[in-house]
Amino acid sequence: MAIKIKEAAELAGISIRTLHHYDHIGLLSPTHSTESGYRLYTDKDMETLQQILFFKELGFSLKRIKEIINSPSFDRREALQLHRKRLLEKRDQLDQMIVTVEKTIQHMEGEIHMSNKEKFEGFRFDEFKKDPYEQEARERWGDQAVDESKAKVYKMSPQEQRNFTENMNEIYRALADLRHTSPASEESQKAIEEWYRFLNKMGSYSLDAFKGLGQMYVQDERFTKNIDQFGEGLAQFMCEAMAIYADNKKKRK
Amino acid sequence: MAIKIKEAAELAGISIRTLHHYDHIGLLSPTHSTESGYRLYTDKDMETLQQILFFKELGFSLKRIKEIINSPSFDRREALQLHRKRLLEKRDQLDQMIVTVEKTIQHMEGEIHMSNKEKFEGFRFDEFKKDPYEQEARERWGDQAVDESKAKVYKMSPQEQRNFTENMNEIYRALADLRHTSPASEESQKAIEEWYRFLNKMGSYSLDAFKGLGQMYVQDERFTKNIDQFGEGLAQFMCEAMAIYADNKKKRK
DNA sequence: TGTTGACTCTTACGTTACGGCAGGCTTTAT
DNA sequence: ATAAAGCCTGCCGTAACGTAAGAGTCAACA
Repeated sequence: MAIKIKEAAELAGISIRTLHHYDHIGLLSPTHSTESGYRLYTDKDMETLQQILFFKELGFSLKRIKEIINSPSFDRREALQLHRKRLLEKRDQLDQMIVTVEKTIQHMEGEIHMSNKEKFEGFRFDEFKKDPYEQEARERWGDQAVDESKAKVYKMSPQEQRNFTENMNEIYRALADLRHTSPASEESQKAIEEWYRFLNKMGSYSLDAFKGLGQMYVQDERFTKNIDQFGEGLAQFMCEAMAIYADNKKKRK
Repeated sequence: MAIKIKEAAELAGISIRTLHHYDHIGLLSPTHSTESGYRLYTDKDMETLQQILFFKELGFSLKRIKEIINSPSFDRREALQLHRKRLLEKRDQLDQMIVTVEKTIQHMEGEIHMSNKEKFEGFRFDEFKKDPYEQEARERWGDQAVDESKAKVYKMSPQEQRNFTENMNEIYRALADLRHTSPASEESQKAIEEWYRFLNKMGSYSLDAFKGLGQMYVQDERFTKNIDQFGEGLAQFMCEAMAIYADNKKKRK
């Protein structure tokens, strides 16, 4: 009933070295072994291993897992709650880092990359300022989001505004190149994610709002026209890609 | 013009050992040193150190930082873009882990912690099902969010439903205890964050929607009544705390 | 001038979760 | 019997330092 180390490793999908390691630190020592010292893993050992791997997936350290496995009196719930807190903190840190990186990129682009514009003149920034759709946007996304978004725009320096436009256009161009491919493809979805993140720099868009925005691209021909300047059919393509993106993201949560 | 290691460390807010380490790995070797071997850091060294610490904050490895610092031809922009991608991936992983942990906690609570209920009978789950506010919710949050939320509820097993109610009540109780303190305090904000995360398990609430929901607690007396069962003034308190939470979160993004 | 105390130096082990050898048995297959 | 496959126990390397240990240096005070 007992299997040797290679089989155990293959069953669990880990390396032999890892099993050696777990034995070494006393996390999982197989119950039996041959006279010659070969490790023999029983079914029970394998069950324990599954437990270990489960907690490992949750990001627990081997030390903590050892505590959890070895003492049945150990409060798993409390451990999980605490662990959750730590994960949330880590995520906040990561979010902070991402924002800073993005800001740095924008800053660098502002100082270096300001020559080859004017290629795509449509959808310029000034039009965004005297936004004819403002009233409608207010109704759809709420006053606060709109005000917030506008405040950010007005606070930008001319340099920043140029960057903003350029960034936006770059995304449109990338999407235009993809508009004859599948909106569900990995590549399309990555491009759409860029767009989602770009919008979220301005205000806060929920996934639902994002999806709704995409529908507006098709329903309101003022939008359609503007967007299709970058390539015919782009609005339709974006609408589909945005819906798919929003649905997928929500499923995963 | 040159300073010794202790002063350099204090200026930069790092440890002496860290500077030793950076010297050791060739990341930052001070330009001068005394005959007796004391390291002497010039202003230029300190500038370089600032650069190093900046990239470190962004989560770059010292190895990468060394490449960036040492070769001016190194493409910083590309490095930043790549780094950003990695951070996004990490964040997705973390999100996954958080969801799994939360699911595990719920599952465990279902198996163990199902005795001491009935203490707080108000706001039961059945009422949530034949939700009298559904129509209103549809108008406010959009059809999709509502349908999604309801679908999740119906899919739950009875056991899960009980858990759901209990979790919700637990959060209300915690908030009720705090309702006479400041809604902006760290403690209150943590409790409100729990509430935000709880709601986001059901559907997807943007921060604006969250804030709006808080206002509804006060404006619509049907909500106010239900919530105040847990303690008078709780609805008002939650409304304030939710607004503060939403505003703070958005500032940080 | 001797001594004390603050400061500095190098060396080196500890941390996390293994990967990747090397050198040497044991088992299995031909 | 002999080769091939499988197994064993070390031991070094990784990232970014923390934490001593043992020893030399510098400035000030008696």
